[in-house]
Amino acid sequence: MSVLKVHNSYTRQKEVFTPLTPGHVGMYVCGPTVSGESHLGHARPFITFDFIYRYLLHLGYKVRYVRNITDAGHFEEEGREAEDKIAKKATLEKLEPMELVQKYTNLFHWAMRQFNNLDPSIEPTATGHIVEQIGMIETIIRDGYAYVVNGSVYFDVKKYAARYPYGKLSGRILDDLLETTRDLDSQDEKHNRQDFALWKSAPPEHIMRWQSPWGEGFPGWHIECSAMSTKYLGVEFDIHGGGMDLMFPHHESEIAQSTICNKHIPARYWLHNNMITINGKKMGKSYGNVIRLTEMFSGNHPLLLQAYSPMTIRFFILQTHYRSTLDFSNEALQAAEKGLKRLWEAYELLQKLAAGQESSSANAADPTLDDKVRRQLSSLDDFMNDDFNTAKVLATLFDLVPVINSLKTGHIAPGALSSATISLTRKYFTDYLENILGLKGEFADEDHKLTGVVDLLMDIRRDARTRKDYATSDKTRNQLQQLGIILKDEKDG
RNA sequence: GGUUUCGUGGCCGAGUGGCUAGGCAGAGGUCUGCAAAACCUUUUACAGCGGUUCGAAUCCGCUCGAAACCUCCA
Repeated sequence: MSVLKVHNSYTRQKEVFTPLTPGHVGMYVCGPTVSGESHLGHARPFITFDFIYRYLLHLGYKVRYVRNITDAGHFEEEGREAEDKIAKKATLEKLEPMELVQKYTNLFHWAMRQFNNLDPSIEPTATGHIVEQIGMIETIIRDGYAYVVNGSVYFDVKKYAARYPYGKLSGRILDDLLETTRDLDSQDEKHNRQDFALWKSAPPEHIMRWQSPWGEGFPGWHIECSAMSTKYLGVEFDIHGGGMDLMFPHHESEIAQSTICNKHIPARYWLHNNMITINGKKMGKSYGNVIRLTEMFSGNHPLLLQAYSPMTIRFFILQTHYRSTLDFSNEALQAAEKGLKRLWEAYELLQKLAAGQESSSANAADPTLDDKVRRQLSSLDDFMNDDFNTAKVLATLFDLVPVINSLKTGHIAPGALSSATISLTRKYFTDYLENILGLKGEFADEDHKLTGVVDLLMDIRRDARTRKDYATSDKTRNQLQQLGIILKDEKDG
């Protein structure tokens, strides 16, 4: 069997994955900023690192998966801005940032459950780790790589770059950055434009603030991830993940901070998922083209022709490699919906074959086919090992759909495949569809409730058909169809 | 302007030197009272121009086009 290889953004190469501690994997993924509602673009990293997490578990690793909640920073409620901050209002009238944080954290967790994402092992919050962040900043100042100005602390990128390879992850060259920065902003407290904030002094209207050695303020945008990853995964860990848009400056800054504090680049493998685009443009607040997840699920958005279920979206994302951009369109989502349905129905059929319908024979009557199926099944591991090529995995599973369906219809004779191969197919489908790709059937609960009623109507229709009363049978079928229940006549009823 | 990446058929998307990717849509057929589903068969590709090679969608160069990052951003 092949070994797992991952594309490491840091080296820009596909590398064999070797964990620092045999049998264990430490993985840190940048989580959401809970100052607003998650949109379709946010779904990508969390689904991507969910199947990566699931696959590592499948390989038998003990994984500590840390995904933070960014709940500190610049918070304001949409449409409710400046006047609120100059606070003369009563406490209950005022914007309470923690209330917003709670609301959007809850929504985020709800969305993650809809997508069937596994919970991370630890989900630390930035506000819960102010002490650790201050500690790191103090270390950086002591080592001379940060300076204090008016209660704010900035990281000295130029000094850092003199000794360490700044810009390696994002392919940036500091000199170029410096040169494009000739326009000296006189009000800027930074010595150089590239310097980034470790701690920001809070102006009076800023509603989130903590005490620090440099006065009241709040942490910079990059230090939280360094502090929390160090605390829970150590000075060096295996995988750091996130969206490609975070490479610079966020991850580059993390590397700089951790290198000073821990004398180590924090992670060995840097994995980045690509963006979801809409009409070729990245989905983002500043582009005004976001479709929120709640809107995706309800279909309530001008750009949406219909609602798309969480599993359709998950499948849509899985159909492309995580490092490629993925363009949203109704057509593509609809195709994903139908494709998933076809795949899932074949999977359910396969489960039913488990109930003993297949005439199991120890030897395959069609060794060529039997062999082909086995080869395809084992190739699934190779594709997943090749930098998590879920697109290939799904294509291979689709190749097996006609085989499964033909076992049912008899196009492939019973016994063509050995019982061992059928069992193996079942095992691989369960492993891959449910455990690794994290897909699930969507209507199980409703089905349960409706089963009795539907059975009754099917009985009536069957009687009508026996009498050749097709008017009644068609009417029954059509009305059921209007309710979204599709009947399929098969030879046996 | 700099950095990085990409340009595949009607749509979405794998594939990195020789072997039908796959899904959706379209066409024909089998089955069925009809329909649907399923199964079988099948049409439309590798931005352009050069180069390397026995052979290139795949490597190299140029041209054109697109995106992400360089400011908070998954």
